[in-house]
Amino acid sequence: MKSEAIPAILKKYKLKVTPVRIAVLRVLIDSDTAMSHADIAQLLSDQHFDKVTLYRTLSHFTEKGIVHKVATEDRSWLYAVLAENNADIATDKTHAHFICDDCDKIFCFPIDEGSGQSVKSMKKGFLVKELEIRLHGVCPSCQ
Amino acid sequence: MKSEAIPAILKKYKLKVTPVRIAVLRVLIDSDTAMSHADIAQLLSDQHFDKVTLYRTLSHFTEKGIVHKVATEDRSWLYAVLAENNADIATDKTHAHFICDDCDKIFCFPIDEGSGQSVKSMKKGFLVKELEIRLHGVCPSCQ
DNA sequence: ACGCCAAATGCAACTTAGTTGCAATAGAAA
DNA sequence: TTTCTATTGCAACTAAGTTGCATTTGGCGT
Ligand SMILES: [Mn+2]
Ligand SMILES: [Mn+2]
Ligand SMILES: [Zn+2]
Ligand SMILES: [Zn+2]
Repeated sequence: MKSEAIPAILKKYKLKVTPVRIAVLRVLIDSDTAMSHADIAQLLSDQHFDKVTLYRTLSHFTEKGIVHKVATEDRSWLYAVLAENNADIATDKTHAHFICDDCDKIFCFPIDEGSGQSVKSMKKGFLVKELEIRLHGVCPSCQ
Repeated sequence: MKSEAIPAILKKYKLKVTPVRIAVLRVLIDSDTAMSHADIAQLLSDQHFDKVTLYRTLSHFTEKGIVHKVATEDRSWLYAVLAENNADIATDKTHAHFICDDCDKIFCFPIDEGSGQSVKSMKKGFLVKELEIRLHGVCPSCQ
């Protein structure tokens, strides 16, 4: 992704263009997996952004729909950009998360519309609005 | 469920029969939704069990497979008995979780074997071992 | 029934991801 | 350039869950 594209995304979502936002969004766009606050802080440690600023940046991105977050098994959050902000990563409103039980990385996958439908109409009286599929297993790098 | 059945379940899983274990397992079996540590502590507050003991009880139950736990959106765990320990609640290794966005309750549902299969074989190179489906929406009581 | 011992319990201190309040700073619109 | 509001940095805080350790107890062998 061209570096001038990142300020353009921030402007599109009515967010002020600041150094921390540019840096965090670039990191997320360049990653092929979902990332934690700690992952991002580690990668950007030379720029010594405050941890609270990073948390708030991730919250803003999530509220605006630039990224989405996934709860992990160890009580933390992972963040990944949504498809429209990175053509390389295929994500969508309804998609699957593959969780590698070896390296704990989480990958976002698209799923075809139909595959969720059978599940959605399963139980009478429950109004289903969104569907998330979680796959546990071993990722390619860990096999 | 008959009250003498609970010690029998504990014995079946090679756990010593203690007051806290009987109480916690009864609460979980009687519940129609998954419960948090705080939920359980609240219900058993008159018996003033230590909070660490409750945490360890839930860990033991999970390790033995009497219950399973589900990560919530707010960094906590919910616990629910597995099917074999309560015929009234239908759960299985592969099943769905319905999360009510109003009351935050989580319900366990069985899913038919087939519905997951299409998803499992989706991405080349990823070895899928387990499947969890999460449905977000509104439960019957909240509509 | 009695004694033994590993397992279970209670308590205090600790860990850690994430939050809150507030004063100082800096985008960006005018 | 000025102004105003959103953003940032820092310190203190919250809350779920964990760890260490001394005390107690369930269940087994006798
Ligand atoms: Mn995703
Ligand atoms: Mn379940
Ligand atoms: Zn892996
Ligand atoms: Zn509800």
